[in-house]
Amino acid sequence: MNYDFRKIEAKWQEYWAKNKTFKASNNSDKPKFYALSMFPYPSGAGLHVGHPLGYIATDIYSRYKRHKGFNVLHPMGYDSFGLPAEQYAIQTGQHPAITTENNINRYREQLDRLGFSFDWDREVRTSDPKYYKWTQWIFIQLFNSWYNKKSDKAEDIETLISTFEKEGNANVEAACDDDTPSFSATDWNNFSAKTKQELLLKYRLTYLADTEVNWCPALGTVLANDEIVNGVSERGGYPVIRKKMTQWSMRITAYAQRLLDGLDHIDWPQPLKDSQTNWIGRSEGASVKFRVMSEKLRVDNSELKTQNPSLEIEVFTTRPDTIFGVSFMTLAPEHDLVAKITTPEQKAAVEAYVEATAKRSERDRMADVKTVSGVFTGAYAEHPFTKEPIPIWIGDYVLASYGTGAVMAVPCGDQRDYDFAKHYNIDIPNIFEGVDISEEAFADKATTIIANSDFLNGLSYKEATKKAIAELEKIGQGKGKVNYRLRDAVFSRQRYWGEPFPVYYVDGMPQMIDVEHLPLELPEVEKYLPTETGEPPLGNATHWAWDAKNKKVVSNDLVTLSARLPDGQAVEGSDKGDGMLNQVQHDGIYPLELNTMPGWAGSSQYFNRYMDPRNNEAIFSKEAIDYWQDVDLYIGGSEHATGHLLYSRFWQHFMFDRGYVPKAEYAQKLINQGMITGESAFVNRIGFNITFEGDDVIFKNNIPVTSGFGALSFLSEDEKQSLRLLQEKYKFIKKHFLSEGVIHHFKKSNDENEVSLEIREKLTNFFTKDLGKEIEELGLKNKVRPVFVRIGNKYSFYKTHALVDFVNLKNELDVDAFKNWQTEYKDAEFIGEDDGTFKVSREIEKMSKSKYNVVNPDAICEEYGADSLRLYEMFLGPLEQSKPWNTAGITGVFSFLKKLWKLYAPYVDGSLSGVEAEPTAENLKTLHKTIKKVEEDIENFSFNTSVSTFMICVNELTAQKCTSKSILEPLAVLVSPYAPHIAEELWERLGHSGSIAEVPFPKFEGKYLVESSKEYPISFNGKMRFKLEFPTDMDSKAIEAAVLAHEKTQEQLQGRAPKKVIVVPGKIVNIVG
RNA sequence: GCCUUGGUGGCGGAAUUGGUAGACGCGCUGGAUUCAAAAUCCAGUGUCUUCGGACGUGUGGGUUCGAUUCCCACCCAAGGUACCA
Repeated sequence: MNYDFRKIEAKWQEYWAKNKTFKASNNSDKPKFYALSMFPYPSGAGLHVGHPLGYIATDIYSRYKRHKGFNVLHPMGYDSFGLPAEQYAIQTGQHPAITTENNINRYREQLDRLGFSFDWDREVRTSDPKYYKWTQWIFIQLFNSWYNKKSDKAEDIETLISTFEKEGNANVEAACDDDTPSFSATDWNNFSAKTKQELLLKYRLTYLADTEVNWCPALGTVLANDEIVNGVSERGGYPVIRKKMTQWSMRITAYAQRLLDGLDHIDWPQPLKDSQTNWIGRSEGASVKFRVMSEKLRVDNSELKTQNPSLEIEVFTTRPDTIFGVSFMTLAPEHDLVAKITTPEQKAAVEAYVEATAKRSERDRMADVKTVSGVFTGAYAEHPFTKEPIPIWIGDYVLASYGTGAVMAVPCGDQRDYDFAKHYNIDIPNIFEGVDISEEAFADKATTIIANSDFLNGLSYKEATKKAIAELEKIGQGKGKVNYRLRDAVFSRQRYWGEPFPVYYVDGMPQMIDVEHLPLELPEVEKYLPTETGEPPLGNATHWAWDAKNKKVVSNDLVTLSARLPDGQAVEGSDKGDGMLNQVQHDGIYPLELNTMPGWAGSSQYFNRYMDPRNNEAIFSKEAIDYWQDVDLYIGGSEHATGHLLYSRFWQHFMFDRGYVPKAEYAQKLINQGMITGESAFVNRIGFNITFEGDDVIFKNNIPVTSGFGALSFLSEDEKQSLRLLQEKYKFIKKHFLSEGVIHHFKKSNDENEVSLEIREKLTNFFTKDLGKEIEELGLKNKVRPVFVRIGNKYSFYKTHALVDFVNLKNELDVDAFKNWQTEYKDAEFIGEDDGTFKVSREIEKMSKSKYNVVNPDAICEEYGADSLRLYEMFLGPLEQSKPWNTAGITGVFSFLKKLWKLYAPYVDGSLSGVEAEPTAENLKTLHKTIKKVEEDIENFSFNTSVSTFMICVNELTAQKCTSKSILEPLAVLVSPYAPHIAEELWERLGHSGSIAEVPFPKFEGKYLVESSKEYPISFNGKMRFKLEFPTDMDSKAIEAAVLAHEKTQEQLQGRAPKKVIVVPGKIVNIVG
């Protein structure tokens, strides 16, 4: 009986679903294990073979843990809010909810075919109101919390209010806005309700702030940094301006230190930890203020004279110990002060430099360390201690976005400052004892002894730093500071398809909707674009106002006059036109927030929601969170390193502080699965231009290399114009593709040679067909002849993606399929190989629909089955590494499964006659070797090697003709996490009823592996030359004697006396000589 | 530039604490079976070779009886990035 994977897989998938085999219970005597894969965004393209890689790994581990006696939670869901559905909605008008639903159904179908042990009863969707109710709930908790630096945790905002009432904010140490004023208890108690709200916003963990965004007026939307190219929008090339917008922010900076410290307690990949560490970017040092020397300022700068007699430049430095080495300052060209301090003489140069800098990208400025550039502003700052003037420069090596956007330059201690000073002939004072700085800067803190520095002389880096900070504090021009690169996270998005904020505005001040009225559901809108007045898409909703009395969403028309959104906008229908709306009548009805939450909102607590996903009373019950605690194993892509994985840790810390969860870190172990890359196929064109003989063509070695269009003087203007049109039409050889072998000739010979001449002839023949015909139609057949001209002095190649499905294993293209694929290729022509085939070139790229290199798992399941696909994905290589997909290789694991099936033949077809065979010592050795290796592999997440182990095991048992049930039964369990369908089927055929899922994992017994002899490799100077077999209990001395006495040894030594003999018992013998 | 990861046959990869380099699979070659193909089975398959053997894990050094593995310097590729003061 053959291995009918289609039947078997359908049968068991149905069985698992019907019997809820993988349903996890929230109470059990078994130890718990929570295995989680990052949930996907359900895109319209469906799953490709790269997606399930991590899911398969998590599934194998989950199934293994079930065999090991754990109560396993292995859920799956969808991160279903997101931009693609919204963009599709903008294009087609279809509601994103519908698109999303369709995509989810498709994903579910695909996932079901792969035989995962998900507990589907716990599925969550971030766009489901029942789910985002709790995302809104967390937002409210954050709003109602502040960060107390004394207790080093988040606390209820009420504790802050009561402190304010008693003693004002003088003794409060909190994470808050920089511009928070100080006030007494009396002040506080006399403040208006609105002022109180404004002040509290400066402390809340989520707060409204004016944030600069990239606003594109033409598109009416905010753009991400990577949507902007050279200052204009990537789409359409419209101008982009920096615009302040009132947006919600998350005070993640309050947690900077704890997020950093927490990394020491979790088993996450080091590169990921590094990337979070760098993102948080902690540096210790001092903030120092330098006064700008006013007498050097522009005399007619009235603003400075009147308002800013003591203009200051604040810098952050990690080396306050080197303060006496400062010989200039550098401001970022974008720095606010630049325009104010620049002297008239320097104005032109500075402005030109600022303009030039604006055109460079930050990446560009950052990567280019070789060119030194900058301009002197003409202004001077005053050294805080020596009172000496310090020239102020601007330079693009200083970035405005970090620290204060200004640097105190210490050329003797910093290489960049050093290079800058050398380049512009600025003084380089040496403040290090016994160090030569004539060639380069000296940046070694460990061996630093400060000199020429007044009160710092003779001190080490540490001592001097401490002392310098103390002195700066004394004169009020600086203080010790820990600087973080991490910024508070903007939490507002001007989009439709996201969580609505549970927020309405009374007189511009945000109010939270009470939890019992959640969820606040997304309103329906006519169109998903921003409004004409530039409001987010929710501004299109007609029913988007909050009736605070009746606690429901009502029509915008009812909004009171005094109700304002925070940036002063009134909601549509409020006081437009005559302004006669009746305020009294509509009292208590307020505009709702028009922004929605960002993509990471829904994914920041989903792992906890899975613990109790149907709970409508709480985000999860206490029992559920107390039982499951945290995620034991989390598998997902490394691209989420600083997005999802940092923000979710922040929320978890917050939830921990407020006592909702028992663990501050939610995932003990995390693994980044590597990407599966695709092998793209390219058809190639070569870049020729055409011109016409009689034209001023220059020939070089018989090949035309340049073209013009001036010498066809014998033609009329009309005829010339027609030829120009033809030239344009045939520009490059657009529809003429060259096989890889043909291209290869050109690539090999960028200079002229006979090969390319021959091919050129071929090309000409192609053209004369089409082009010749057109020339004939113009009546110019006898006047001109087309000539092909190389562009520039090298051949240029153009490649176009071809759908990989059209290419066979020998890289041969199905030309007809390609022609029918897209209309533009319909009449394309192909210059093939000598044997008539047409070959494509191949390149490894990220698997993506746009690169036409995706491989669909459905097709693989259809042809080889899910078990083959699962095994093959694991067999490809180490889980964490990226590796190319090659469908051809799957036959290896497929035939393994067939061999496995055959091994069980006596049980499968019931042909076993007589008494069942006892296992032989050989059988047992093979089995236990396999148990040991597979168990170790799973524990180490080395799934690729266990597939090899299975193959070896089946090869050996087949050779041994093993039919023993006591071997085949445990083998089925071993295989079951990897290839669950076939394992279930074999288990049943072995005579068991019920699922194999919870059968105990076989126990390894070392006694079956004990050997009586060992084949020793005998090496000479480390090179293995031959092998000799000795009993395992033979001692080193005896082995040495036996080896030396052996004739092969003598042969190797050729009469030399061995200098040394190393015998490692059980391992190796090495003879030196 | 910096950070991270990686570099082993034609390809994916294996080698667990420094101990037989290339397991396992693909591909390829030859053979069996077949009218033929697919499928299946058997044998071979790192390179060079004077058929004794020699060489071989990105390059160059080093440590060691012994290095894919440890150390130093460098080259290349991929991903990330913030010249972070």
